[in-house]
Amino acid sequence: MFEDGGIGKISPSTSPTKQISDPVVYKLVRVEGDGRLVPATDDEIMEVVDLLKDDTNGMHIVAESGQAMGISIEDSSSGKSLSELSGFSKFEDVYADAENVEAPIQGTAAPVAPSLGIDQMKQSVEAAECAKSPDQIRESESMCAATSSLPDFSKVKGEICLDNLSIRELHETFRATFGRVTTAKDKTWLKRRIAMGLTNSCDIPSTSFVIKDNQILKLSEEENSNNLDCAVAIDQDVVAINDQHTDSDTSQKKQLEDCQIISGKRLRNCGPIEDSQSEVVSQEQNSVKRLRKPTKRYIEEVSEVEHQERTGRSVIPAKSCGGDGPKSAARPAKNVSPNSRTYVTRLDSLAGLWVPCVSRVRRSRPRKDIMALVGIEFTEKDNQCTAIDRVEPEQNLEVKHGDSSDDASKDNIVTVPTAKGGIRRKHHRAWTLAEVMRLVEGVSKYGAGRWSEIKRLAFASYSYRTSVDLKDKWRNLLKASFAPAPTDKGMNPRKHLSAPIPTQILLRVRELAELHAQASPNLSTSKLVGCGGSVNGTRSGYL
DNA sequence: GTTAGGG
DNA sequence: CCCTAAC
Repeated sequence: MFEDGGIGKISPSTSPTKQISDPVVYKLVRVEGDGRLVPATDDEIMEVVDLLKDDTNGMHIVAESGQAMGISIEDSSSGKSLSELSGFSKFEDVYADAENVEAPIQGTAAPVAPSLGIDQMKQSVEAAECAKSPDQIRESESMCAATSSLPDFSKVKGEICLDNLSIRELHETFRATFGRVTTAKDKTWLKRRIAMGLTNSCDIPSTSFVIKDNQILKLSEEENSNNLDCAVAIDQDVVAINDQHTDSDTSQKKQLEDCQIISGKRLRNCGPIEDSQSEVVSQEQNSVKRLRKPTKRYIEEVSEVEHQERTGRSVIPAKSCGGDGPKSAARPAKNVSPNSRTYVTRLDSLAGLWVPCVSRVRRSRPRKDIMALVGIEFTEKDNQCTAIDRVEPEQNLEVKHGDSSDDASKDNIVTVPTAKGGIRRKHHRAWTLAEVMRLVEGVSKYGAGRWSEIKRLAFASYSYRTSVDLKDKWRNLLKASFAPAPTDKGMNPRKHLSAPIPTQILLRVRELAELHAQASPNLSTSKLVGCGGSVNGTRSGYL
């Protein structure tokens, strides 16, 4: 995956535990807790590759892990300078965030990486520069200037009004504050970060302020959130950022102007001035307070989409499934609900088919749960229900209600009294002739007993028919096929609800049964014959 | 997870 | 169609 990801692999000759002590340059390194630089593991590389591939995606991964920070160092073979490598500045800032944002939270100002680690990093960077052209070295020098020369600490002395500073001055101040350079161009962001660093606090007012003796002095007095949790304010920022991301139609130039004009405001996202920049800003938020997880409703919507895709997939392959695919695809909804039964169906937008809703829920439920649901008292012997068991049916029912909105429970779910006096639910869906024919086809093709295969290959579009259903139906078909031919006379009219299975199909079933009996004579046929009562079939295979 | 068989 | 044992 990372081979075509644009960044190279780590040198194969390096072992993961080996320190950087030779001219070999690790293209991806990780800063250990004690500041050592170790080559990145494959997993970390993968992670970073994702980040580099898609700038808008994956920053939160780093934000959440908060440990493995990638530092990319291009070698001379690609001819790229460090700053050209997309994402480098981003990583630098991510690293800085981990270093500086965590400090106030943990109540310590000590940087994560001690000087030893910085020295080693510098060493490795210098090693990388050995092979670089002079102008590239200059670039690199600016990148690691924080470790090579002292910043101008006068920038952070006395009273500072960050509003009046230019970007360059802000960079200087930033460097004096954090001991490193930044490539961020967002003045508001710089200002806020510097203020956070100087005051060792994340409670930075949204209006103009000056910093004196590491304290914030407000200029305009609308600051009323002093006592508020800073997470609240940041949360608002996140919302603002998200909003602006959605309608970032305006040109970035204009937004840059806006950003500079409204210098006192915490309008922090200045549009895609530089993708990495705005990402850094939101990353900063993430490091303080993570973005809210998707709401339940959102999750439901997502799963709805997933389900539609799944349904589409389960229907479409049926068309390419042998010769009987199109038949099923063209099957109208009426065939699904014969005998004037009403089933809840829904139009699948992908395939244009009516798909029964019942397929979306788990078919069988433990009877215990149902009894718990209905409120039946258990005898002490039967009551194995734990608290969890009691909760579960409610969830199931909830799902079902959501799916089959209206009259779902009327017909396709009937309640059957059980022997214990309880009530259990029972699905019923009459087998259509088409399904029966399909089943017979499947048995003839794949053999009786290979129900899962038949289900998979011939009943892929009938999600409500399980392999057990197929098996049961086949059993009934066998019974019917070896039973005497039905006579309409003595029939109870109530039984006429389901259309009789054509004799031709029953004959076919019998053929197949005998065929199968030949193949494995010790199986069902013998039993079936035994219990079949008056068997008038030819039992040639058995004899 | 699948199948067979009783209910 | 449900349930469960057996595999």
